Amino acid sequence: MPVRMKDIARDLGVSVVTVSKVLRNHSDIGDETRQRVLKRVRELNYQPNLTARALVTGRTYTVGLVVPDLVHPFFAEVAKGLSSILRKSGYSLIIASSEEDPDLEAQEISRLLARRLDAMVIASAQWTVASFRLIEEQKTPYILVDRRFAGLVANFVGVDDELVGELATGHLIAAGYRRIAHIRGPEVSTGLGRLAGYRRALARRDLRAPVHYVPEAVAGDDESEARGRAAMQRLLRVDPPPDGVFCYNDPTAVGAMNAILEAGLRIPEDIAIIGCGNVRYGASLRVPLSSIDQRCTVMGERAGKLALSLIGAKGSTRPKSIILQPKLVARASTRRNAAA
Amino acid sequence: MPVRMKDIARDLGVSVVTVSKVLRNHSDIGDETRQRVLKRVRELNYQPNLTARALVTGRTYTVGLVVPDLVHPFFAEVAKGLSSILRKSGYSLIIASSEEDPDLEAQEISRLLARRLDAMVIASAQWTVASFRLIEEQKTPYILVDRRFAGLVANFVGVDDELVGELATGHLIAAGYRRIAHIRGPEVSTGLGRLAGYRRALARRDLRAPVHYVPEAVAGDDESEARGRAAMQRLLRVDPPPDGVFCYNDPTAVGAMNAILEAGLRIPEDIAIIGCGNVRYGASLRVPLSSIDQRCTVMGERAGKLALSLIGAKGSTRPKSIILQPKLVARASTRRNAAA
DNA sequence: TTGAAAGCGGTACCAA
DNA sequence: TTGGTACCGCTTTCAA
Repeated sequence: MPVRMKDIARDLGVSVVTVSKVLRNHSDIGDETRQRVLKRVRELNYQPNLTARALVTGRTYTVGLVVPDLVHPFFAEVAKGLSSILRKSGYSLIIASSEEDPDLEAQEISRLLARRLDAMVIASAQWTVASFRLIEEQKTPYILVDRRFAGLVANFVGVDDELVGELATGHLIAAGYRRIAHIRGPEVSTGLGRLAGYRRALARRDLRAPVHYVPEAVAGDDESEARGRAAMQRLLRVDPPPDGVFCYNDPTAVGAMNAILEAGLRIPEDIAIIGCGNVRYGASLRVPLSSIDQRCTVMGERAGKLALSLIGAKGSTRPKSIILQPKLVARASTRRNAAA
Repeated sequence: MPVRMKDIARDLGVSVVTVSKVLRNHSDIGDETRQRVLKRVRELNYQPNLTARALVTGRTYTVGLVVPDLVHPFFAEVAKGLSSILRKSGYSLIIASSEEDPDLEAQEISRLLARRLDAMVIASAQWTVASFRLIEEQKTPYILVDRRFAGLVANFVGVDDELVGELATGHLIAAGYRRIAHIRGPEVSTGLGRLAGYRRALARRDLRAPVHYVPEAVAGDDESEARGRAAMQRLLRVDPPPDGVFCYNDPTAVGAMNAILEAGLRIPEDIAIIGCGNVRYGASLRVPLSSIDQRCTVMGERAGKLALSLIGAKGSTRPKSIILQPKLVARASTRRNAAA
């Protein structure tokens, strides 16, 4: 039903090839012909069928993004940054959410593969690299964001998670807190890196964390607030309880914060809280939340630029790592007033 | 470079047609042949090229979603609901963000049109219906979500915005507030509807709002918090200032809340605040925020189901409106303790 | 049960 | 400068 090149060609008495060339600004078309074609194109609101074009050129002008949770502000910001870059080059973004489920993610990846995307950007919730081998087989360029894999040499855009952990923990120490706990994330690069940074910061100041000081809050999904709350409740029962807590991410920190306030304790006088991600409403929370900014929008933008360059590159290029520097954002939740 | 049917056919000494039929579970293929084909398909990790398939079937198995702002939790939730429904039927979701810019939106819509999507879901930031006429021309089924247009008969999924305004305002009145202001949104169906509901609720109780009680905060984007704050600052200078404020949406309410607290006033003792949207962290804000739940995830799900049914339908069907019932969620920001 | 031929809407190449 | 022809990877139709 939509208009085709053939229709325009017939109307004008020229060939389909001529129309095609005009639309792609080929130089070797007479000016008069060109004008006639353009006029008719406008009259009919003609839109070239990108599906057909993709079939012959092998380029779909589409990039895929796979995230664990679309509503998590962190991934939403990444998506925004990515899409803003891609749009400028005529690319569209196809988004799949894995809901933090590795199997679902694998399934979505193979569905996207069938669409012959020009590139894929993945914040993975998986534990194995099988999906990535599949992508490599198809020669689709892909970029990991946020989370990376030990055994996988791949393009990557993210922060230095160990530094994240160090910054957060170091900040608590500098603010005078000593019994510092860490509500840790899942055993992926982000969770492990932040945990390592936490340990390193403590070690550097000769502080130790009792084993109960590192409860786990499984990551990033809808329920991370609930999990943060539960983890904090466990911490409050430890003797002595911590006086400062570094949380894996902001949603977890929000949950932990609520648990503390519900227990009748004060933030930051009794317990300080710092999160990670610096999400949009962090400054408006019950106690404005200190956090480590991961520059998520920039992360998306850099991933977008990298994707475009990979698509443009002829052969396979050496995988590139872009590591952004995290930044401390101190707010009231760690601001102990002269106490300590 | 990826495996094609032709490769499998050649390897097995059968025709491409046979392979194609096996993959689509056609009944008229011998069992032995079928098994051989499936085996080879597995061995090679064959993925049918959906681009090619789309060209001949006219079905892309892709739905487009256009939103003003991906990071706005409201639209993120809609996207999530939509994608969860589509995934189950093998559809993918292509997302475009208009950044609240009508021109950008029009441009994105026409780009999506070129991709021959099976359906589109749009939360529009436009003022005119030109884009929708274009979509209709191409016979692509489309659904408006959240915002609708006066002069446009189209499929729609959203809430009853007038009821939203009435619920919010009525709740403030019932809680004992009398000088009720409304920080209004843009002049689109949502903003106008909520404003009308606000007026109607006041009228019903014989209350009137001075003209200065209805400042505008332009909607939904990154800056709505800043705009909410600015609008609230204006309200604080009115004499007498309002004692209750119904805000167009939650981000605006967060801004207003911050302005009130910064001015040294208390919520809800001096001024009550109610928003709309019931976003994820509303309960964890400086003062837990009362809001009107718009059931955004459900909105996305219903839009998804409607999209699938439109795609399945043969001819054009009569446009359908799905109106969800908004629900009051009362929290501390409107809970005046025995006062009034 | 199987497959040859045509064609979906474009683009690439080369000859006119 | 213009256009004929082949073909991208798959499905559809119809004959064998």
